[in-house]
Amino acid sequence: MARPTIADIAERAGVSKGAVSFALNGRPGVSEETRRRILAVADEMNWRPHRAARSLGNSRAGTVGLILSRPARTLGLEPFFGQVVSGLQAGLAEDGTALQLLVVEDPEAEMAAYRNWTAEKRVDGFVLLDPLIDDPRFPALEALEVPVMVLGGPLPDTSLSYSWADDSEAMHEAVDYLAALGHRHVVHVAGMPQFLHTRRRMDVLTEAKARHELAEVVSIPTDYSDSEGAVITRRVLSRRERPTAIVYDSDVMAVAGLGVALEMGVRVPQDLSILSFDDSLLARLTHPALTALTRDTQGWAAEAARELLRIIADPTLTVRHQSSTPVLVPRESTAPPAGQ
Amino acid sequence: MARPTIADIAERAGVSKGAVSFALNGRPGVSEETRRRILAVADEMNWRPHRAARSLGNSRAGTVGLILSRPARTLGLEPFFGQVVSGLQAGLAEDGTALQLLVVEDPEAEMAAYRNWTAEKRVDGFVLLDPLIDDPRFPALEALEVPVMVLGGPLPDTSLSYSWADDSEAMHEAVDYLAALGHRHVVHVAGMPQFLHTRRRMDVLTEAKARHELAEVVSIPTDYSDSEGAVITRRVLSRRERPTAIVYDSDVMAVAGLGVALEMGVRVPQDLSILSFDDSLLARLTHPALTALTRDTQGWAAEAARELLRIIADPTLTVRHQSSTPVLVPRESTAPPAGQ
DNA sequence: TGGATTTGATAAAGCGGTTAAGTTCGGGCC
DNA sequence: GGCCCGAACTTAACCGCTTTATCAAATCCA
Repeated sequence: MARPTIADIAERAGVSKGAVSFALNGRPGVSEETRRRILAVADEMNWRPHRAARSLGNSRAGTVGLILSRPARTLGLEPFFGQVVSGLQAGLAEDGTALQLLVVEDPEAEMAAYRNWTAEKRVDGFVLLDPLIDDPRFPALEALEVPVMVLGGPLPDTSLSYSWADDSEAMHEAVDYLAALGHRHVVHVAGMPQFLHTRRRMDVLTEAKARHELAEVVSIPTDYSDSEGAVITRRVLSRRERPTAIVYDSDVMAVAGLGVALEMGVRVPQDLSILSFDDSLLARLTHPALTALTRDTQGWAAEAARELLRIIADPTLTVRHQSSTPVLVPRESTAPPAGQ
Repeated sequence: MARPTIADIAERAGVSKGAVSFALNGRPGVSEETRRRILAVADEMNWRPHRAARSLGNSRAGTVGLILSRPARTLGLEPFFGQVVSGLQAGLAEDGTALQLLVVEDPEAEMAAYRNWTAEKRVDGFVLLDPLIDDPRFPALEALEVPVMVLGGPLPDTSLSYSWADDSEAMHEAVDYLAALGHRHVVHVAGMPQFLHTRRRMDVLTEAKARHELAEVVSIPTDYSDSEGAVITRRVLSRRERPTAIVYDSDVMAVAGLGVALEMGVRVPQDLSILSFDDSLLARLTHPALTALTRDTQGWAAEAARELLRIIADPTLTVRHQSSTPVLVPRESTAPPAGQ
């Protein structure tokens, strides 16, 4: 038997298509008795609404888009993405809304995808990752007048909604901790400098130098790759006056850095403390296990997804949501510096 | 200005809606000159087809589904998923087809999702991962008469299409290599026993025992988690007669196992060789770097996606596609056993 | 009792495309 | 010149569901 349509149900129940639609969508216009009868028939025929037909009618796609312009291979590497995706999923699923994922090569393709998907009414809104300083995506999306939820922030000059975790506060915690252990020479192997959160973390570090009277504090931007993480680590560990602690902006780089330390005979944590700004299985699998700033990425994404659904329901809404601040989890990779 | 429709284009170009549709879809029925004029107008008005409208017309959703029933957190851990997702993406994108991803808690929910998405015409087909022995999904999907591409195989008793890599051959290569190095006591920390490929790998091992006259060969099934990988490793390394080599079915388990070895003072590769059946950044980041069976997961997934598109275009098709066999990449974690 | 409301349902018009079935018209053929 | 044919378009139905306008019957109120 072919897919049943509301026309089939209407015929079988002896009512009109309209009545069936009212009944199935729980809106007034049919008596309780008729509604029950229609629902029974629909259930019996195993009816499901046709997605496209419904979209065409009420102009809701029932889908939100997530477009990533990092190189495709990164997807498999950074545990972060998987967490975000499954979190969004969970948040959207409550509503029957689906997540559509696209991985593109460059920012231009990303922008084109926003335009196309919006024009095609393929999605009802977007989730944005990794906000940049002066992010060109923001004005473009504002112009498209499409619901958007940015994961990250706070964003000063935009009408877009965002959900952020307090990176600055977390970085404070990390630096305070290292300072308390007695570290005075700290290197920060940062992420991409155009990322807003990278900038924020770097700022905290600069400020911390004065506050804690540290001898040396440097932030070195990278592309997040394990290889750059390794190269930078090798470089700073080769200097005459080497740092006693390194903070990495991602677990992948932290693990790569740990490898370099081992390779160079630098003992962790005796000679060098390592702290990762990202937590994941990766950070726990190494030896020594990495001290890390941990957070509930999945929960964060789920919450953001729910907010996005609210915005889609009422596009006049602007949401500024703050999720919990990352928490420092001390493990085996940090200790007081040797001289202490 | 609101979204332009083909009716707007038709009016502006002074032709009928039908003519516009013909022109835009590159099908006969309009002269070259008219076609050009229509395309120019469409372009000028910045027209894009409405996704839902198109689907409703030609009954194609323009989307394929990937439903995973592993626990959500696994998504972020196994690099494999990211690779598969971006590979599928790439393969589908050529056609403008989107990938819809769903992460569910259990196999029941997975089956329900197949039924619902098919009934809602939400997708044109599905990609299946991790085929099981006597997989209940196969008959269910056959009954739904929906295009399916299974990543894995070969599958003996099904009409579904699949794309497989020769795991047996790869496992042969791994065992031959270890035997050639002089190992006689080999433990295989396997994946979930209900997975078809787990079974296949285990079979090869059993057979290899006789072929190479190995003293001991055991496969121990696990749930793929790092913790089980660690537990099993601890157990086998605690035995009176410990193995000189361990083959892990995933890189996550291999890394966890390596950790246990270090923790127990078992030197790798001097006292123990470690070989991972999965390759990824993870395997390369550790020290020593792990010898692994590597393959182009992304390419494999992309190829499978293309085949799925062919099946969607012609549902009578059944595809049996074989991708390249995983290749052994020797790194630092394997060596002849100490006694040699 | 009769007009005004309310209730429960129907019919029909979209939504934005695709497509089968016409309609015109110019040209080739006998 | 009449006939037929294919090319180039147009018309209109249709995909499955939503929604508005309409309507008949029941209910209410004075």
